[in-house]
Amino acid sequence: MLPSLAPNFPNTSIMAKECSDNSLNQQPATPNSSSISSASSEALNEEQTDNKGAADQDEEEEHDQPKTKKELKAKKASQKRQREPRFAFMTKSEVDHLEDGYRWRKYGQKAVKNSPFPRSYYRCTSTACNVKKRVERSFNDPSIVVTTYEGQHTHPSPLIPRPTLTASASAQPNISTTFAMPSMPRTLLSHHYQQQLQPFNFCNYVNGGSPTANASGTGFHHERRFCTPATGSAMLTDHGLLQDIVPSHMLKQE
DNA sequence: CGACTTTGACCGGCGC
DNA sequence: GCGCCGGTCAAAGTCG
Repeated sequence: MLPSLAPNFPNTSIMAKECSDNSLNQQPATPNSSSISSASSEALNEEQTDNKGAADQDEEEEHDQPKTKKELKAKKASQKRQREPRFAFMTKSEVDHLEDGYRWRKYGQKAVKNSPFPRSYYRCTSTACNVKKRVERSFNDPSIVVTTYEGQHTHPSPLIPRPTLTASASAQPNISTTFAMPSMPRTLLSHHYQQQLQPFNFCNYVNGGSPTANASGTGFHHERRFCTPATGSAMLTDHGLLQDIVPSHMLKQE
């Protein structure tokens, strides 16, 4: 299951938005219901989606096996409907796809409604690892890249921390390394990454400065700018993927 | 030639 | 039922 994030990031109550697709598939998308989900919701989510998916499939499979490619695809899709919890992070960066130690293959790109910036879909290239991530730019602050991870890596990072990350963080003035690999147990992170990575919580926003380690040595130094976890959910409005993690005032500047 | 990206098509969920 | 939208697929193209 998911690594417990809280112990890894002791300085924030919730380190990343974990969003269940239940909010997409089973619950009315009221702003309040999109609230902060907790780790405990994961089991529930899976159970619910399992049951739903199983019921659907049983009904279909009892009649006949899928024959065409399309049918197969549909069946596969329905099986895949259950999804991992997601974690979103914000990175102030000029480049969309940031090096995080894993190899990703882009499998899609879509225009996002109400946003001039497209959303890119990536999948971990490692076989048997179905971690996905979505990358999009914040509508209101194009310098901010919102990265949403879904799933958990079943393998250690294939890449050693490369100078590119260091370089991108230090040599490129417009990058503040605030991204993180939430599904990666911190034990798998190199010290370098632990220093550099910084998870974004929709209630925590890194104020564009250069990454600095805090006194406790966790490497996480951020400002709480938007809200507290307790009030954050109420502030969220429906903005698609961004609603999961981006404070409403960033999405809608009026 | 393999790995990766691009991009149009397709599908399912959801609101009206 | 219909249309919109998010997510995914897969063929074609690109790159090293």
